[in-house]
Amino acid sequence: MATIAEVSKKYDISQATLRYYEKIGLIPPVPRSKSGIRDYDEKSCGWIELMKCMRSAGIQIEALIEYVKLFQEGEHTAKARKDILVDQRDILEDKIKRMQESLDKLNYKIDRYDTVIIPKMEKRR
Amino acid sequence: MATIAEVSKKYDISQATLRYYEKIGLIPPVPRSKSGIRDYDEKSCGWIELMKCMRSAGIQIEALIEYVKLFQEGEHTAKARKDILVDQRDILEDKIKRMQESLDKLNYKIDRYDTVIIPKMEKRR
DNA sequence: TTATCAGTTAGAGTATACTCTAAGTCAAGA
DNA sequence: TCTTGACTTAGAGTATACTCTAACTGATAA
Repeated sequence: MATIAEVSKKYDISQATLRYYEKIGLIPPVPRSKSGIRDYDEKSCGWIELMKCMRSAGIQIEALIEYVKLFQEGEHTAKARKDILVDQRDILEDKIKRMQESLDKLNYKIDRYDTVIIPKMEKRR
Repeated sequence: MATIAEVSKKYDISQATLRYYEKIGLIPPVPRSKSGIRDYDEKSCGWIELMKCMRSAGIQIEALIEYVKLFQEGEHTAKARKDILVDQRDILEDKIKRMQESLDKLNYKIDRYDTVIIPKMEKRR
């Protein structure tokens, strides 16, 4: 049981973003005190942790919202939920592959600056 | 020497995006025919290829524009250019690491659907 | 010569994902 | 009681990266 301030600090996500995530359904509704103030429990924190991880990997909010929606509809949506995860896994694998290619290209270019371009420039002085 | 239509097709980048990239300086100015029509040469195509790769890895346009700007200022900017590449390489490495973590988490969850959640649900029928 | 078609521009519009603002509520300490 | 400070909401604003629109030009085929 934690306040929005505590959760915001713990996960380094702004309070505005935490409210936004709840509003759009990226996480299920957070329990509230009698006066309407958010009181995050274990489950809510688990969702936040998951979404922080997924979002930091660039997984689209849209797909994650669908996942949460299905989750709240109950057990019988398990297969559909798994399908979403598989789709996103494939997309992510692809992205990582492309990024690895760019990383290789960057490293190649950096090496050329070190071994060719900068030495040549220095010699000319 | 190629038209914008050919280059657009070759790299699967819309003509609008090619013009946009040139306008904001993500690629150096493309040679023009006497009537002002773009006539892409080897160099221009090389820049497009590079930027397609960098952008598909999510490298910020801002940093790439700075790189192109320095490149056009001449040889003496080599060190500054290399610094940009190194910064972006470090950012990219970090991103790949985070994405790999998310990928692992996704695969773990998918496995749980296959081995626990879905079988449990099927048994209950 | 006229229409068609690919090209040109500036600038407005869109999608995604926040981020901020204004106006208000509620509980606790001075 | 008053004020302070953390919380609430709806809705407007922002950043990034395109994407589209309108209006125009210039070369070529009928």
